[in-house]
Amino acid sequence: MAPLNEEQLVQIRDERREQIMAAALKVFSRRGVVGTKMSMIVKEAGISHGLVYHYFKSKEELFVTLVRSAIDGSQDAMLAIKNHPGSAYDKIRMLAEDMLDEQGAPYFQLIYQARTSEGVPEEAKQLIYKYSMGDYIEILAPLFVQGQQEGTIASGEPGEMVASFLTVLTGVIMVAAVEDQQYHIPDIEMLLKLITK
Amino acid sequence: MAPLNEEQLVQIRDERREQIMAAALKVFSRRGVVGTKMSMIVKEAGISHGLVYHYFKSKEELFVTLVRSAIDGSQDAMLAIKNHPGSAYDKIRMLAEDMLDEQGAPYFQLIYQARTSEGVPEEAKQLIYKYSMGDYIEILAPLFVQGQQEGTIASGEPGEMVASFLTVLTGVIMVAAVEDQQYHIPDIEMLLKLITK
Amino acid sequence: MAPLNEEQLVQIRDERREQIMAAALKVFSRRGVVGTKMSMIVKEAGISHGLVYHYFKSKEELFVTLVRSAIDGSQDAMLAIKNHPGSAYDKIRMLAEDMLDEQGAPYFQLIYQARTSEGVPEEAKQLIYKYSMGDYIEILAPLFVQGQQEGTIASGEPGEMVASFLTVLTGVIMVAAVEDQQYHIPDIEMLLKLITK
Amino acid sequence: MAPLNEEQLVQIRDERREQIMAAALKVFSRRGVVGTKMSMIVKEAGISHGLVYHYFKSKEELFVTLVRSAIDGSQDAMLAIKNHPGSAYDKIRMLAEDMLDEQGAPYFQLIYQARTSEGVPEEAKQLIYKYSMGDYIEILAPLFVQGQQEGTIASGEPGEMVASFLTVLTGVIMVAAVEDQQYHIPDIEMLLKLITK
DNA sequence: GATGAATGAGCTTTCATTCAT
DNA sequence: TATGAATGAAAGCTCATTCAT
Repeated sequence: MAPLNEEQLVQIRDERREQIMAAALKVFSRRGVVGTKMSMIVKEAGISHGLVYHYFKSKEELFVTLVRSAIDGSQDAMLAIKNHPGSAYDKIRMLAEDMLDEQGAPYFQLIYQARTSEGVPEEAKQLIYKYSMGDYIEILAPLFVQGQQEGTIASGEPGEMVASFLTVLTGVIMVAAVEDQQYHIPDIEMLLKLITK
Repeated sequence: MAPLNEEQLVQIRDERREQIMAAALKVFSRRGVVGTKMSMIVKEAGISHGLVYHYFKSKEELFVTLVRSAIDGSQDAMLAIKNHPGSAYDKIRMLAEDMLDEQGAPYFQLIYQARTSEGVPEEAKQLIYKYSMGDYIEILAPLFVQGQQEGTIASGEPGEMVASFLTVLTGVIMVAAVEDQQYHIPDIEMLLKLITK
Repeated sequence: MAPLNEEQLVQIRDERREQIMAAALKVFSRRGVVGTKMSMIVKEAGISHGLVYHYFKSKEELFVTLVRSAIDGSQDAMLAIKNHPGSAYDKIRMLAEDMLDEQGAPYFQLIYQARTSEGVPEEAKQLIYKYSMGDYIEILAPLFVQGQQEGTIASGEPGEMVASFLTVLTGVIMVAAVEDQQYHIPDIEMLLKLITK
Repeated sequence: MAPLNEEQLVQIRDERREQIMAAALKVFSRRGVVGTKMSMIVKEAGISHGLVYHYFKSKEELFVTLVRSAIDGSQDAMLAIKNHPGSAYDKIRMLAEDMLDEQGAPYFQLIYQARTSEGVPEEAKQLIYKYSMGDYIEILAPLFVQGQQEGTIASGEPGEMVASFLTVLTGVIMVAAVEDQQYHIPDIEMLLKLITK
């Protein structure tokens, strides 16, 4: 007799929104904006076409929302690293691991897709330009300096080293996204050789 | 106006074909198959829509042709490396340089796109599966073994090292393709640290 | 909470029905059938989407119900005029006033929309064809004749005059429905000049 | 052998554009923006869906283009009237005739639709607000004053009379657009009684 | 060989309608 | 009775491909 109460509705809405975003992240991160058809997201989420538009105004808005959330997520991850105990080397290693694992990878893939794709709205590009890579460098550079002082990180201009390291990590993540036996993801130890003495 | 003779026609045909392929390579390598519109290729090549279809049956065929040519090109490059004088380390370095430079990069990007993209015809996937990465490993593995014996390459299972190294190189190439200031391409010296002692 | 008794339920039902019809009339009369979205009616009525379908089978049925009610209303108005004391001219003037005022206008707009719109079900078209304009002419024609005899109405074929007059009135009502400063509704005196000596 | 030359292409493009605009005017003016489906325009013009988008970016842009052209056309018509010899009464009569005839009517219907419809972009609304009715009043008001001096036009505030007269004409045009036997378009003589002594 | 107007399959998006609560 | 999340048919729009010239 009674309709659902406010609390239940909010819960349903949140769940559904998460469900759609999770499905969309999965598809977008692999295929990019143009390569992703709404039907793929819809199928992945197990819902109808129309429902996506109940929660997101357009494919574009859905993508931008994901990018924004990816940036937020990566910033949280970085704060966690910063406050974590351990040597500079440990922290850098931890960050690299976070980037490469199943949780982190899609976000970096998404950011890469955002930079690559045609259909990406300027808004998303701006967001990425301002927040994504820049923040990483800002946090990592001091860690690199510290590592150099601690004798674990190779000498060299820290900013450049960080940028190079992130570029390699991003590249590996992108390639790793391809479900293909032939690309082999290097382990952390190997990747860390890039920046250690 | 005198009609063109046979030879001239053949020449025009070949030139046009090259022109279209060059344009298509440029676009496909950055945007992938779905991300590339025929109009982009047409604009890049400075020709009409119709003309592409005089030379290639479809967008798909054009892409497959490029993949085939990319594979041929990379095989040539590898033979050149093989026959080049110098230490194993020198050869590996040279190969890495070739992959990363303006000439080589588009081919690897294309192969990556072929693996990634949805719209890629099975034919192209087969081609790549058989020839591309496998060949590299086949040639590089002995070089890695030799390098280990010469004391320049780090110890470890050679096949795995080669695959990892190629994965990193491919990743860097893909990321480098994005026209974006923030991704910073590491120099060869840094990348070689991945596999050296 | 005590359950509502039969009488209360009936009352709620009637009120809700009226509420929906009033909202629908407001929107349909301005925007027509295709131009009206259920969400507009729902918003105007301040109820939920689902509730409309408790009272009306479809958007179509809701519209037809309104048309029927409009016709009923206009017939009542005409009987009132007929039985009203006064000269033919007075009666005609009164009718014109009734048509133009806030009460009457929506009905005429609705009838106009029914004639215009694509999405109008055949049933509504039939209703209108049979009852709406014809009735007016049937009642007004004798009044015009009487007015001509009384020397207030200009000479001319009465049927045609009535039809022309009604066309003008309908047109003015339709244009007046547009919330726009630039359309200026003429006053009754001016409009009556169309048919007076 | 040779492709079409520039001149021929321009001609084809112009013709096609006109053809689409004529078809769209016909449909839009009767049905409004929402009521008009692209398939209707396409069918009326006898072309394919895609072709419309070769010439107009969207349904919206097509509509705005028509509105703009309607405004231009009506301004031309008014200049012609202004420069025409004859009494003020003659000129007003001529303008009214122009508005009502088959040529002029669709334009006024279009402008009416633009004011009514939901889907009309702000751009079109602005255009109309600035140019359409205002211009008419600007030109007609002096004619009314002149007519009052010449003793043909009834006394009264000229601006208001003009606005009222135009409202009636627009209303008649809208109603006349309905293909319905029951609405009867009054003749010019009758309509002019609205404003004459 | 070369052009670009024209086509139409397929994708994105809207909105009347349904249904679990 | 009342709600609004969910559905899906149909509309708008894109783009690979064709074809008259």
